[in-house]
Amino acid sequence: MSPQRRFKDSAYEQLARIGKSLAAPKRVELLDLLAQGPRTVEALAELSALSVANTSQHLKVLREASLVSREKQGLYGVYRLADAQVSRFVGTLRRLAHARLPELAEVTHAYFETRDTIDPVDGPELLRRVRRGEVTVLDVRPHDEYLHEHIPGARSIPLDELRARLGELSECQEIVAYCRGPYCVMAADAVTLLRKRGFVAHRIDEGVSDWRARGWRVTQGAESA
Amino acid sequence: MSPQRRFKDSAYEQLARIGKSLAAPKRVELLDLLAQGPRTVEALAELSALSVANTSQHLKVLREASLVSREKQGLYGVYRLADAQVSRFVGTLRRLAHARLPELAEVTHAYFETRDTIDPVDGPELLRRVRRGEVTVLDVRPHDEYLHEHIPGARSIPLDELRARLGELSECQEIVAYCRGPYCVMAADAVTLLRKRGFVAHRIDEGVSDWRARGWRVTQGAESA
DNA sequence: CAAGTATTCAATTGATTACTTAAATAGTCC
DNA sequence: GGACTATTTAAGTAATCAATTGAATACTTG
Repeated sequence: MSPQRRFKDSAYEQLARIGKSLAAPKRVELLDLLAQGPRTVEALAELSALSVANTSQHLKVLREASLVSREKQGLYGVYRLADAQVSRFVGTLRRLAHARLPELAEVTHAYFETRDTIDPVDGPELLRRVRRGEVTVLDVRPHDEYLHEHIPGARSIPLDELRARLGELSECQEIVAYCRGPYCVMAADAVTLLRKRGFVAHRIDEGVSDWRARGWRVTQGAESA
Repeated sequence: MSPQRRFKDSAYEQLARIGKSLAAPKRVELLDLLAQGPRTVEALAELSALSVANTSQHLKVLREASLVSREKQGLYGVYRLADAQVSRFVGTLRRLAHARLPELAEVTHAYFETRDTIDPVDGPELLRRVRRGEVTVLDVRPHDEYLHEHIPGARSIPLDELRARLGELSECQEIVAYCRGPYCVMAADAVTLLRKRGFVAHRIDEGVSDWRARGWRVTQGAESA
């Protein structure tokens, strides 16, 4: 075998390491979850409906492909995406899949069809409308994910607190809800609830990492008044 | 199992179809080759050092993931990338792998180390220098790949004709050679040969699809004088 | 140091995968 | 129609993979 061939084989073998990481549906889901912020193994197992041991194994694969990193914090191992480039890459994968695989469009359409339609997001325009007081942007993810990173000016009301905290929302303002991304159903559930209670509510189907990937600013930590 | 869970599972299963396509090194190589232009199965088998039957099977996988399309031309089946988005995606994969996997950088460095260093490309600047007559951009790929798509103003001299056609090149001009991409060695071989003959020669390690992905213009067909 | 907890590891299972060889299709050209 | 060609399919094999189970590791807290 020629040295050239050997070189090519080893180069493409490296590329395929990343490919292999994305070859298992659950691993892609784990990457999507980690795009919301750092998580322990147990939390990831819970969120992805995997056993803890199995989650640990998938994370090992991702770690060996350098897509995630682990930080030992005492008893816990906290995993996070190795790099913002990784979440951008997963976004690229998702857009390619949506463009090329009609089945994916069908699946998402079938699930959300009866509930709402989503409009393409224009970030700067949305922020202007927030500043003018026309719109409330609502982050319905768990609060810690909001703290990790959120759309500027968004309010945090986790989905499971929404019913109890409806009073905090003004009925005069349109509400735009978002959650983890297009395969997360929390924002859609929120919109359903809000509409039932008389609000004008819409959904953004993109998550914070998509927002960031579009080059729009995100806020970390709490909202400074 | 909840309908939510079922939805997520089927959505991520679709994403993983693309992932699985990239899980075999040879399939990534095939995509890279197809980024140079349409190819028959036999040609791809030759270029990727696979058996014809095996190549056909890999192509079937890629076709089922909608990454490539096939057009039957009489006796031949001609494969091509389904979409420019696909080659952009492979480029993204490559950049991610280079950023995250030190092994890949090592492998490429080890192979090219003794031969040349590559400078980052500034397309517009390169084209200006071509227009001023300071530089010749040399496309050393097979002529049909040049015809499919090439860097504007580039001259086509396939690597295996280069030795015989050195007379066509002016010794007063710097030569910048390119080929299929960073894992293709033709440009490096060309530079080695040219330097031995007294030329000032450099290499671009990106291919035409990377050039296009950067938003720079490419030329299809022959160069119009 | 003992009990408890979060995570990883090891061994096993059944399923999938890449590749080979050989046969089957489907088209071309005399 | 028969020989030839390019490609696909089928069958078989060895290797790899995802998931399960149960044990092992490593850290914390009393």
